[in-house]
Parts: sequence; structure tokens; C-alpha cells
Amino acid sequence: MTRYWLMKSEPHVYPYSQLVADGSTHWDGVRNYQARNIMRDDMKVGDMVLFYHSNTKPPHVAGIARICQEGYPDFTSWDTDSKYYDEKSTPDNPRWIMVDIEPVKEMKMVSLPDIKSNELLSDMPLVQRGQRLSVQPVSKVQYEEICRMGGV
DNA sequence: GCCAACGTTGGC
DNA sequence: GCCAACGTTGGC
Repeated sequence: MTRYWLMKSEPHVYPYSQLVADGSTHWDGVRNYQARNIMRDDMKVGDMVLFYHSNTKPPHVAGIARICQEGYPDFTSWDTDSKYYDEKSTPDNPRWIMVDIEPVKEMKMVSLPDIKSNELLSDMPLVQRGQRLSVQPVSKVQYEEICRMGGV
């Protein structure tokens, strides 16, 4: 069963265009247990991802991606040179997980205000007060509606 | 740059 | 196990 997700990235750190340029990327640096558990337990190869640009004006969904590698240890967590280094994570006992994603299709910007003003999308975690999770579940209906709004 | 919301840490 | 302090997220 294909599932649908929304993943946040700050475009000045890693924009959708960079994912297109790279062909695929490992989604490293997630250091939140709830997000980690989703990546470890729920994300499967073939699941679809709305690639969301946060911390930009306006915040928006920029394109579609797909999970191309299921959860495995985030090796940046034991790399002392990485800004994501965590002394409590080791290769023998990894604490953090990442997945790989690949680009599917760029879309016309679907802005946060547009999402907020769409009745069909009112239940999305993204528009709930104080919701900060960088990896969120999205329903099929919500996913398809955002694709429609983005002209895909 | 501000600040509300939330998660984590650590003393007790 | 409580909770104050602190750090981070992310819209505005």
C-alpha cells in the first residue's frame, strides 16, 4: 500500500532543485524521535512524498519525491565532523535513522496560505497549531489535492 | 528579528 | 516522576 508523506526542508539548505540535480539523496539529520519512528517503521519504498520548503516566503510545497530506500542508520550521527553528530549514537547501536528519496516531478508552488484556505486540507498536520514535525503523514485525498493545485 | 509552541535535559 | 530551564522550529 502506497502511503503519502510530507517532508520539510529549508530551501537555503537543501531545495527541491538540488534533489533533482542529485538524482537522489539520503535524508539525514533528523533528530526527533517521532520523525525517526515514522522513517524507521512506516516509510516504504515507493511511498510518495510532498517536498515542502519551510522557512521561506511563502512556505510551499515544491515538488513530488518518492522513497527509494527504506530506513537505515543515519551515519552522520557518529561522524564527529558532522553538525548532526550525536555522541550517544554508534555504528553498533545507532540511534537515528534516515531514508533515501528521489525526485518525481516538480510542481507549481503550492503555498501555505493556499493550503490553509483549502477545506480539503484543513486536517493536515502542517496547518495544525504548533505542529513542527519535519516528517508528517498525508492522506491520499490530501496528497492528490495538493498535486492538483500544483498542476500535476 | 520576534516569539509561541514544543521537545529534551537534568536536578531534585 | 515532576518541572524549570533551555534549545529548536518555523510562521509571521
